[in-house]
Amino acid sequence: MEDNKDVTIYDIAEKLNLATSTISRALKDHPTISDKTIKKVKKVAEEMGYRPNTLAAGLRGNNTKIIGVLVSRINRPFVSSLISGIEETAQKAGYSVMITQSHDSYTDEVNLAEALYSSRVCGIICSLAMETKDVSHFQKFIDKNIPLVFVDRVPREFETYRVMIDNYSAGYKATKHLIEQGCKRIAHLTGSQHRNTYSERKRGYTDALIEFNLPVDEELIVDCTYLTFEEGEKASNYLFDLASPPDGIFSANDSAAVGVIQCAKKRGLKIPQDIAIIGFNDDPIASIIDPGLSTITHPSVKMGQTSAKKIISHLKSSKKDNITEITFLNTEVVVRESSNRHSIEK
Amino acid sequence: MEDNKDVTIYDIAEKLNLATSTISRALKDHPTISDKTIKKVKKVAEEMGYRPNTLAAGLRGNNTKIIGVLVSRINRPFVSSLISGIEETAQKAGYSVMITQSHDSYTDEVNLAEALYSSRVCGIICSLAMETKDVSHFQKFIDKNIPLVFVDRVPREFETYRVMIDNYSAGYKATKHLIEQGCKRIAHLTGSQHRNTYSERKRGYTDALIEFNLPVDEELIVDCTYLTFEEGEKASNYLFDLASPPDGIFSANDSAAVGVIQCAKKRGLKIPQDIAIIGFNDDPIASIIDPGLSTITHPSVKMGQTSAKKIISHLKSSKKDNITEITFLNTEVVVRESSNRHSIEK
DNA sequence: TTGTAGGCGTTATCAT
DNA sequence: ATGATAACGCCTACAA
Repeated sequence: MEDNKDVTIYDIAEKLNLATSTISRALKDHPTISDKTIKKVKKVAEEMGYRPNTLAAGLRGNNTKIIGVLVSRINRPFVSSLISGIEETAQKAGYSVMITQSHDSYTDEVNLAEALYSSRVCGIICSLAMETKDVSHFQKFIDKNIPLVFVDRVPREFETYRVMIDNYSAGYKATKHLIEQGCKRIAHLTGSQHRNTYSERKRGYTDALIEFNLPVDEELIVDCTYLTFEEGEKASNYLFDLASPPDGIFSANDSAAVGVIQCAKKRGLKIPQDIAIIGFNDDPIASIIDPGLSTITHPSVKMGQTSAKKIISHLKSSKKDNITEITFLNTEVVVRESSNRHSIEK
Repeated sequence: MEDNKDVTIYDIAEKLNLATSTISRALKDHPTISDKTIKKVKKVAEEMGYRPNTLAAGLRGNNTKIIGVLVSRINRPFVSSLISGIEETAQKAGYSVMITQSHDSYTDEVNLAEALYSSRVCGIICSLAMETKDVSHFQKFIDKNIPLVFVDRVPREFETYRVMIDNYSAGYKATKHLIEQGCKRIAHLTGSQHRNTYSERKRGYTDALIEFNLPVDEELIVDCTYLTFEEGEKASNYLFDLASPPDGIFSANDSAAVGVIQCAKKRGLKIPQDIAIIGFNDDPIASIIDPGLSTITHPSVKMGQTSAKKIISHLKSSKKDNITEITFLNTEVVVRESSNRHSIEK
């Protein structure tokens, strides 16, 4: 099994008695090449089975058309949709996507950033690992003017693109919704506090309570670090066992909220009458579980598309300035049975 | 904002008054380089902020260490877990992963295969688009001895690696399980028939019925092409409206099975007494929905890992033969409430 | 309109 | 133990 050598522009040039530069230009419809030549070249290239070597082109032009993506884990609904959006947009614009997952480990993230840099990605999109506090490992992208987009889990301060939702107002909206349903004691399941996604949601929660003259009770705020289904169950067991249990729960994600629902059902609590619940993300489960889980939409695909567009347009523009630009995408409250006390017809 | 030029081995060589070849070797701990030099080189490289250019290395060595992945869509539980497994294994072995999605379109698949080839991936892992019947667009990988792994949705015939589950026996097991629960009229929701994943599951279903002397009734077999939640609902509405409705349903995936459950619940049917249900994949929803959905495990992460390993070990081995190797991973029946008639304590 | 030539950063080969 | 050099495939000034 011989590895048939690749056909190169040199082979085509030889066959047609032309210079490699002519071939190179003909293949990209360069205006100074005659139509006749272009046609001829393309035909022969096709016949010979020529496939451009993007590596060589990248090396030469210092421009790879590869977008690097660095996320915590791929197999989560939000993240896989995010990536899907990135890939879709990239593909349309002729870019490739290289993905890596940090598994929420800071050291992995540092190494992967290095690896992506070594691959000479033309841009990088990152959603930070849970562990990450310091983001100086991304500085070299800035220095080299490689566009960097932080998405969703973004650092507090960094001179670059950020694509996110307004977590504060989303947290506020979620809480306000529960208040409007008549809840007086609202608990909150939150995630790791140094990730500002969660601290902002919590701030929105607190401010909504204050605004509506409800007390902020620390015993109703449960820190869940990863906000898994199990953590949701555990947290709600704790909450329901309190001397004065909550009548509403705002969970900072849907997985944990589903844990809450299951727990409440096991205990025979009526949803939403005894306990109204709202989650965050609008994962597929939210509309499938019974009762349907009210939640906040998290425009994952769109965030991916937007991030990719930022990279691409940055590369196209000639400005070579450092850019700090924050894009907020809209979120909405989706009301389903888990919190809808007004139409109790169910 | 000047784009600081990259530091190259040439820069290091100059600084240390050594040859580039020495630097190159020192950086990879080549045995013929003195320890002293190695240390010195590495130290200076570090100081100067040297980052290897894998593109250049790839061009030179004709070896990119990039695994190309071509799937239908990323944002599905099975696929995202598959990719996660691939990425994890690749990363450990020092490979990168480039992902693309065909959105189940044949022409996109063809173009993406081309694009991956142009990126000179060192191997490719593909789960075919629903539409794809002819796979000759993958021939060039074989010709060039670039390892190719088809995973899950594989072609019927092709001289290459295939990683899959035994869909026939899985379909058989699922059906047998329902029979053991006492079902006499078992319906089946199946997907596109030219994808042998589905035709095999169906064959297993049919054979199980035959083996247990149950009639195979064509009106109980519903073709759902994409097997979405909505298709599941629609199909079950049809089935429940039959003069002689089924008492068991085997859906070829979980999404559609969830549609069945919701539909049955809406109609006030008792699960599993009136209608026992089993799905396929063991998606996260299966354990979350109420009643829990019985299903067949589909070892997605492991399939990804296995596929990546096939690529990597092929590249390491020196055999240059064309290889036809089919790896079957095990599946299991997971019994949950949706089909468990024996312990009705719920 | 087409050709010439040099270089992108690395590594393998063949010296020294 | 280290050096010099060519080559990987492509692109782009510059020249003709």
